[in-house]
Amino acid sequence: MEYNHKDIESRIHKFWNDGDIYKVEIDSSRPKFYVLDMFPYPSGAGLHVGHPLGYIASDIFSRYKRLQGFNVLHPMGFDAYGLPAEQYAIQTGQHPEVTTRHNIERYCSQLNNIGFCYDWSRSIRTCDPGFYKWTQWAFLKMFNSWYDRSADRAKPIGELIARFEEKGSEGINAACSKELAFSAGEWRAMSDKEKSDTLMNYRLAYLGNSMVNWCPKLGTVLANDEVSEGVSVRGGYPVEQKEMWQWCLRVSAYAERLLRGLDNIEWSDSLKETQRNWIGRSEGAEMRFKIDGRDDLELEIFTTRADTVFGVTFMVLAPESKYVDLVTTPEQRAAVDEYLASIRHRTERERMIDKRVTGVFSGSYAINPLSGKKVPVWISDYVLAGYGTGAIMAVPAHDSRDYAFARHFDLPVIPLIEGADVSEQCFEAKEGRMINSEGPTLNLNGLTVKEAIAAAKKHVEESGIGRVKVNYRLRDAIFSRQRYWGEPIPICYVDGIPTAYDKLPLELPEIDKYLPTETGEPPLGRAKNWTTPEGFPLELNTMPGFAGSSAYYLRYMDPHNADALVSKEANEYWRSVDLYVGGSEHATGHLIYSRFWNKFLYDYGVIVDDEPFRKLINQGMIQGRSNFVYRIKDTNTFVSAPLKDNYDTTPIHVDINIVKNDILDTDAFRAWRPEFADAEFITEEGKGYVCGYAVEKMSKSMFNVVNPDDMIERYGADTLRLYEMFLGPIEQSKPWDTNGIDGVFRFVKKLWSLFWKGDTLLVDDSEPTRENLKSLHKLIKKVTADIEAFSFNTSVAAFMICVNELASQKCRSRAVLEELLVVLAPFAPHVAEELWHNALGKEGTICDARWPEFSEDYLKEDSVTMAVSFNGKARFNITVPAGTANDDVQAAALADPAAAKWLDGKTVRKVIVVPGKIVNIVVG
RNA sequence: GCGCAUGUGGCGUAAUUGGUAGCCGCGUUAGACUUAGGAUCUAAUGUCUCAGGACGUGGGGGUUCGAGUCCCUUCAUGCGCACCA
Repeated sequence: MEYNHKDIESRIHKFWNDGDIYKVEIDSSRPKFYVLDMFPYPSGAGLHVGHPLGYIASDIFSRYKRLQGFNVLHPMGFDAYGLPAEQYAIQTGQHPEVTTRHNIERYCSQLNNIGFCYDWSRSIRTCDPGFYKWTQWAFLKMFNSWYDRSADRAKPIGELIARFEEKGSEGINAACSKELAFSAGEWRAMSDKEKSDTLMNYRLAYLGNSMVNWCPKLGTVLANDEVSEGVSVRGGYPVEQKEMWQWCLRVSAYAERLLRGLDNIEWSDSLKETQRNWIGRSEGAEMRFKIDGRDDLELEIFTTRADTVFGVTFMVLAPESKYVDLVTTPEQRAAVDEYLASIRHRTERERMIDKRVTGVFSGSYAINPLSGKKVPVWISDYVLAGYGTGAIMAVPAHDSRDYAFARHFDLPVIPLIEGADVSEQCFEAKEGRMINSEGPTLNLNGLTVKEAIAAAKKHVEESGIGRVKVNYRLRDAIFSRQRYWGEPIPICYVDGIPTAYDKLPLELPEIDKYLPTETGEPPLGRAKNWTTPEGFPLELNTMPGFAGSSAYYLRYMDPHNADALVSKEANEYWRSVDLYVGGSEHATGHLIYSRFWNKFLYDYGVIVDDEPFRKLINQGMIQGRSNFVYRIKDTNTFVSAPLKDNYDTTPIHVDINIVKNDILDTDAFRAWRPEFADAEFITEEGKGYVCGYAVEKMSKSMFNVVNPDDMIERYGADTLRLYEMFLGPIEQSKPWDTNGIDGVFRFVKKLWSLFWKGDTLLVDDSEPTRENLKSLHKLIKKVTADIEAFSFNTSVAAFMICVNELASQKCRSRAVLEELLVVLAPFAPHVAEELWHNALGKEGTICDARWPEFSEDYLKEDSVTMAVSFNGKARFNITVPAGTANDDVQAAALADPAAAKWLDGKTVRKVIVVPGKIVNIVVG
């Protein structure tokens, strides 16, 4: 029998399917293991060879765990809502559901070709009403919740209402948009609308009026993680800041828990660091500064450097700050208005790029609460409205931005740290001793910066001029999108009051066109009868992309449950994801939202683990490797890469399918496109045309896309799987290069020929030799350790070595080959399964075999070879029987003839023997 | 600017975690075979070399009998955050 991957793979796929080999059920007699891939958005382009990298790794791990006796949950589904299908619908009128279904079918077939062990019966799609019912359900649960900071958990909004009824806002420590204070009487006197507005201030899913990222080109708002450098991540369209009423999730309430949770999960340091940055915790103090001559008005500011308060020489307000109007004096009104107008037309992007110092004096003065000094209040856009209180105390001596502002407007600079020279630049280091820091109630002089920060914070709190405060950069997530292809938000408006609509699922209605209405309402405004049965209008916005992906891992545990997101039983068995594999581009999006969503459900006891993903592996991106030809300008003559610098050339992308090892198939090139039909080539004497190459994103336009289907057609799925792993460490990004795949293909064929020579079966029941067992157990040891460490590239190398050794040993032993196949099965499941049946005559599937234990006995050496060095230089080897005592090793080394040369005329000072490793002889 | 990674042959990478740097594969070179292939096999392949060796893990310094690995410093690349007070 020849190795014929096509026959084998189609037969094995049928065998797996017919036998429901990968169906998983709760089985309390076995330990569980949950391996999850980040589910894909099914794009129209299909999978390229880079996409399955992480899937292959997780599949290997799943199969390995199963062989070890774990009950492994390894599902796959589709993140089906998204912009591309909707953009396509706008252009063609094709319903996004149709596009999405087609794309999913294509994805499924491509994934199945690779031979993953998914339990497809548990598959989910975020656009199925049976799935998004639970997305909507969670949203309503958030709508009906507030965050009690004292208990540090979410609680039903009903409890908050009951407390308002009883005592008003007194004693409530809640996460909220703004601090409110009212009595029980005031609460009771409120109208329904006023009560609704008040509660919005506390709900975890709330309608808020805030500055949002508005993308006019996409016609929707975007979350912070969907915007990068002032343009949309999808499409790269400009994004503006705009104040709009939007549904938001109070993610900020969970900032501290999201931060702390990172300490208990196995994620890479860089990813944790990215999340820590994104959450952006800073400890400081909020302080109030009185405005001179205005008893009714205080500025509240946030600072992390309370110790520098004696160096405040001015105050600055963000242009959007609510204080601006209040502090502007009549004399300054015109100047302030002019300034506000001048910055209003500047976009966020322009403000980021152009860091000109601008600002205007408000006319008012604030009084430093510690020194009593009067300082001017300015307005400038270098202060952000969205962070802290939108107002700062400026300490130019020790903050570079304040320093630049002070120099530009010629404001005083007071150094506060001994020896700091602030004549040319500010002094930002947090070291040294304080000077100039004495006021009527507090003296910081002589303290170190660290001591001063602590002392100042303590004083601020005790004297009542402010309080210690922790601020986070993490913003609440904007949760509405003015788009069609997303989950409807289950809210209706009863007399204008947003009210939960709890007949779920609230299904996405049909509309005639996937565009905003003529009156500028979102596409759902086109839906007929988009009201509750009672006639109340339903919300027109839909949910963002991250909604459906925030709890999908829970649904796989119990995907067909109509009564709950996940049953108690299923959740208590599967708990949370033990291994999650996916790209690091989700660090500040999906991976934050999921953790938030999970913690919220945890607060209500819906689930039992407070972190969704115990261990996370970020697979690297596989880039394309593009090839270029070099056309001499204004000709149809192409010059080989080594010679191109002698000519004035233009590089042109060339289809990598007509290039092999960077050598161009010139005939194929002429046939590729009509304009190249009469192309001429200049090459080095006697050599082919050499193409240049570059590592770029894999994309059609660069002609560098490699389709896994083509690879499987030519080499088989096992070779593709092995090769993707062989490419390098899983976390690293690397270019795809089809050239190397032949080596792996050769290995698979070599493996096959261990079992078959033509139609002759080579396997027999002979006793394994010691050599056979040593080769095998070396492999088992290596691969077991590698899989645990997620180091698959070195495993593939180990397979190659083992198969080479067994081949040269002419190993025929069934016992050895059987274990070899089991170890190989996670990597190359088709060929392993095939040989398991047809060469070894085994019943059932290799997936149910037992992972072999390795035995150190077989790995022991009879003798040990050690390197001997003199003063760490120049070496020779000595070989001694295993287990030789150190003194005997020394003696053997010193008696070796090669040692004589080095010892001649010198004395031995020291001999170092490390058992089994090396000997160094120090001579002098 | 702050933070996190990563620097090893022509290329992808490996190194039992401080013990003979370059495993495995690609590519290249030479040879064998031939049903002339995108096939298979064998051998060589870090650099220099006066053929004894010398030099080699981005650069410089240090610890050590011994450093790719640990420490200091510096350079380069990638990623994240960034007028966050």
